[in-house]
Amino acid sequence: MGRSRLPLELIPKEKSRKITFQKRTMGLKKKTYEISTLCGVDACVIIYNWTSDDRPMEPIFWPSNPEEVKSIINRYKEHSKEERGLKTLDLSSFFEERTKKIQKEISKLGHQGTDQTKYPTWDDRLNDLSTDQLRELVNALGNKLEVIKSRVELLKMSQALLEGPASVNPSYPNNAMPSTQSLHVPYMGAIDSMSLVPTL
Amino acid sequence: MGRSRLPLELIPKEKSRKITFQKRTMGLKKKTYEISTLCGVDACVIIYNWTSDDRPMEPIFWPSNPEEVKSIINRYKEHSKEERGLKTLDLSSFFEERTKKIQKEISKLGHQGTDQTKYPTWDDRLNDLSTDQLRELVNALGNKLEVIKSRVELLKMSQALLEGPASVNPSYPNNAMPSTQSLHVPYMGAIDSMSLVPTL
DNA sequence: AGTCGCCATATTTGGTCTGA
DNA sequence: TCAGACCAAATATGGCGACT
Repeated sequence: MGRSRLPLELIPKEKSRKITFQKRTMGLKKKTYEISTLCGVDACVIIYNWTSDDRPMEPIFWPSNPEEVKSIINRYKEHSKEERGLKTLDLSSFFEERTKKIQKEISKLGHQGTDQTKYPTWDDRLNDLSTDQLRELVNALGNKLEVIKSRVELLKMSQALLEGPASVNPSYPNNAMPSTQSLHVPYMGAIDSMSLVPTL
Repeated sequence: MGRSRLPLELIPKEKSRKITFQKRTMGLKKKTYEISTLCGVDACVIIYNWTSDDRPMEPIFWPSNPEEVKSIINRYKEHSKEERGLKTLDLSSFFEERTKKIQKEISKLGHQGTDQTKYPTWDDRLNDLSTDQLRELVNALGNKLEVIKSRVELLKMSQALLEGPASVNPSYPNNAMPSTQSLHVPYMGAIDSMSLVPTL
């Protein structure tokens, strides 16, 4: 009885784990409250639990006012942003480099697509879209890619029909368009593999 | 001696406060670590201290990896955002309706793109991407669209060259591909107007 | 299943002491 | 002064049982 020594690993029994979670959640919130009042500092905790069927749940947090939490995490983000800028490579420059590479790929096609001003590599408006809007947009873009792909297929077919069995695109003799992989787009692999954007 | 009862208010003595802060910060981090491992949940703490001269200091946080912290606070933000949007229209049903519409549009093309199983309209993995990852992905998709567009241009040109001045695509006599607009993709207008995805 | 209390013990931590 | 180490009171919290 009393209390056995706790091994620091996932509590196996679902039930005990749940109870422990509740108790410790309370404790954690209390501690956070205490340090913030005793020491006059800003602090917050965020805890994510999972329902039994493994789907995400509402976050639990302190302070109870979401606005306060947001203000603190915003400060955190700002800070980490500054940090990163000092370090080696921040996101924007990462993008710049990546898109430069892409632009190069495009210019290899030898077309008008190389006009930098006409096709900006990044639009700040993207920063203002909500996460949901972004998801939606990704999905939409994926769908649009499908449509375009259909059209390319059509064109290839009719062209092949006219040209005979020769390769369709002189710029890409083996019919190997610059693939997603060659563009080095992070996370793109996942998207490709789920055939949202089937390879051309 | 021993320990006097602690009044839950700002500790007046600078020195004691500092000591207490250090001790309790350690405790808080430890507790956070414990709840996350014992219960298998994601959790983070962020604490902001102030230097003696009232200027902000580096945040103290757990997990020690800033990326993990970011991922958790991103999820937090997403959630609070969803909350707000939940009011009138359920998101998923909204998506369903939209993608259904798109599928209809695609099927109008009368091509192989209508294979539902081959081209899923929504992949749940999108739900797990952070906001930054989503932005990146949108940008990447936009760029990929450009590349593809270039290729379409190329094909159109070569085809037109072979066929003469006649319309390029028999399916679309006036050379009017289904535009973004006709797909009724929300926010797509903004993207188009910023010529990230110039009209075909 | 979920919640509450209880209680024995584990842990935390304010204050103090000690040694550079 | 500035860390640590130490100590004992104060807390936190596993496990259990009763109740719902």
